[in-house]
Amino acid sequence: MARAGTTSSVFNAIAEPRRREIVDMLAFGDERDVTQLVLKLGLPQPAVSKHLGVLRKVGLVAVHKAGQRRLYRLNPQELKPVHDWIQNFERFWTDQLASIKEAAEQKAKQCAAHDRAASNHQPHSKEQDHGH
Amino acid sequence: MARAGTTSSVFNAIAEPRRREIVDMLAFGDERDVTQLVLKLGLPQPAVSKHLGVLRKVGLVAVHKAGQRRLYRLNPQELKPVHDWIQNFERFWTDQLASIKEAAEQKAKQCAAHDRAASNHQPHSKEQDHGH
DNA sequence: TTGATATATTCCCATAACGGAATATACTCG
DNA sequence: CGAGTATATTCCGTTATGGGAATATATCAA
Repeated sequence: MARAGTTSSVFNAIAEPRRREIVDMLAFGDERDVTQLVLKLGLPQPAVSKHLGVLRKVGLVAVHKAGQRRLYRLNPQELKPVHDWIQNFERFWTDQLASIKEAAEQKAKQCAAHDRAASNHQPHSKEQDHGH
Repeated sequence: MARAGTTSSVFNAIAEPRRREIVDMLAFGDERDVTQLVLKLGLPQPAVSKHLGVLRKVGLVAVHKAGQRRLYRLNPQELKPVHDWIQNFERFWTDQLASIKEAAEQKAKQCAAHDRAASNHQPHSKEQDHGH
């Protein structure tokens, strides 16, 4: 089995930094035409059109014609699965208690490892917990 | 330029569903050895080890030896860039006003499209600028 | 119509993915 | 030591990428 295609999921689509830049540029709800994106990205126009094609296929952006321009707009709800997934880990950097607990558990493990490694040395009490 | 490597960023690393599953399995702070992950994922052991190698390279997981086992643990802080990025779009599904506004704008566009499609019926003035 | 502008599509190529299969390494036990 | 278990690494083949270059399509303008 080869690598999953960029259009196989939103996660794959946004793995590419240029495509995240495009998404960022549409984050204010503004519509932008391709030329504007080309100028901001500094990429050749065909490359930008191809990235937009990927974003279109996963539903992250929508287009509509306006004269000879194509106006792209963000479809933010398609980003929700990413949000929902990452949200499961938010506590690790949001919840003080959780992170303190994490750190404590980790320190406990490291100390255990140290003790084991240093058990042929002098078992000095290194338990100076600086707190916070 | 070819596709960016899976270890080029956390975004690329978590684009792969199996790797997200691994991350999920470590989300509770437990350490797991490779065999446990193999059993849960239903993948051959070498495949799992390779995925773990990717996660290691981007710093998403850390290992430490315990006898002949390798215990893997999550490094949640490495997920923060993803969280920070996606957070910029949270308002779209959190803020009621914003989503209502979005829906309204979209409906307006659809109506415009309808009007245009139906304009071969009655020659209506097509220059109805909705002023958005 | 002809020409110019805006965007998409196609072909090419170097790169690298992912899983399969086989093998290598590391540690434990007897 | 050798056998067995746990994990990592290497080689392979299929697949798809992303940009470059050239071209196709669509729309406007004169």
